[in-house]
Amino acid sequence: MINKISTEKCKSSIKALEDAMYVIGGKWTLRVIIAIKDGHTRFNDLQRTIDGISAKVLSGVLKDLEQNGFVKRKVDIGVPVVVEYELLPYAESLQDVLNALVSWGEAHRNKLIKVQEMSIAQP
Amino acid sequence: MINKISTEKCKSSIKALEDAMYVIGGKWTLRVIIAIKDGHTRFNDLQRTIDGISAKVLSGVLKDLEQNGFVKRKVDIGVPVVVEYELLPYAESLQDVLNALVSWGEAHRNKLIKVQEMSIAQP
DNA sequence: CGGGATCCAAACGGATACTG
DNA sequence: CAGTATCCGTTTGGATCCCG
Repeated sequence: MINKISTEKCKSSIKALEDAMYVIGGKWTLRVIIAIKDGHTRFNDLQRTIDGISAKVLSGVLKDLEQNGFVKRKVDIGVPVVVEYELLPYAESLQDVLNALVSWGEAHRNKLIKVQEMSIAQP
Repeated sequence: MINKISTEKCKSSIKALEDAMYVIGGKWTLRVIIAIKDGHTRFNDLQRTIDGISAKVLSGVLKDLEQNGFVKRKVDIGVPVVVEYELLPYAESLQDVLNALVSWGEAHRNKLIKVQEMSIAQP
C-alpha cells in the first residue's frame, strides 16, 4: 500500500469530484453548453441541435446552467419575443474538463476498435 | 459567429464526450475507482468506504468497471474465499480527467463560498 | 464475506396538449 | 417561439432477505 493517498487529501478530492459531477455530470449538461458555444442560442434551435432531448429536460438543464452561472437567459422584448441563451465567462472554466473528457473519450473509442479488430482477426 | 466550431469536428467531439460520460459519468463510477486506488480492494471494505452506496449498486458498478477494463476481479480460493478488486493499468488513463474534475470542483466550491460571503457582507 | 433475488417507492423522462 | 402542465410508463435504487 505504498501508494495509499492520505485519507484527508483523498476525502477532499472526492468531495471536489462529487461537486464537479453534481454540477456537470448530468446526461445533457455538457452537451447543452457545447451546443450554445457552437452558436445555437435559441430554445428550439437547441432542441433541434441536441438530438434526443425533450423540451422538458432542456428547460430544466437551462435553468440549472443559469443558476450555476454558466449561462445567461436574455429576453429581447419585441414582436415576437426572442429568448436567447448566452454563455457567461464562467463557462470557459470548464475548458480543461471538456478537453480531458473529449480526449479520453476518443482514446477509449480507439481502444474499443482495436479490441474489436483483434477479436475478429483471431476468433 | 466568429467562434463557431466546424460542425464535423464538433459532432465528433460530442460523440467522444458522450462516450466518456457514458463510461465514467455514473454517479459512483469514479468514486469506486478512487476508493480502490486508495487501497480498498474488498467488496465490503469498498461499501464501508464509499458512503451511501448499496451492495446492489456497488456490485453493478464493479461489473461495469471490469467490463470496461479498469478493474480486475481476483478470487483467492481459500478459507474463507477472498475476492479482491485491483486496478488495471488502463485506469491510469483517467488521471487527466480526474485531475481536471477535481481541480474544477475545488475552484467551483471556492467560487460558491465567495458568493456566499459577499451576500452575507452585503445583505 | 461477497454478493444475488425480490419487493417496492421515488425519480426520471417521453408524449402530448396547451398557453402567452 | 418558448416554454409549462399533465399523464404515465420506465428506470433507478434503497431495504431486506437469502445463499454458498
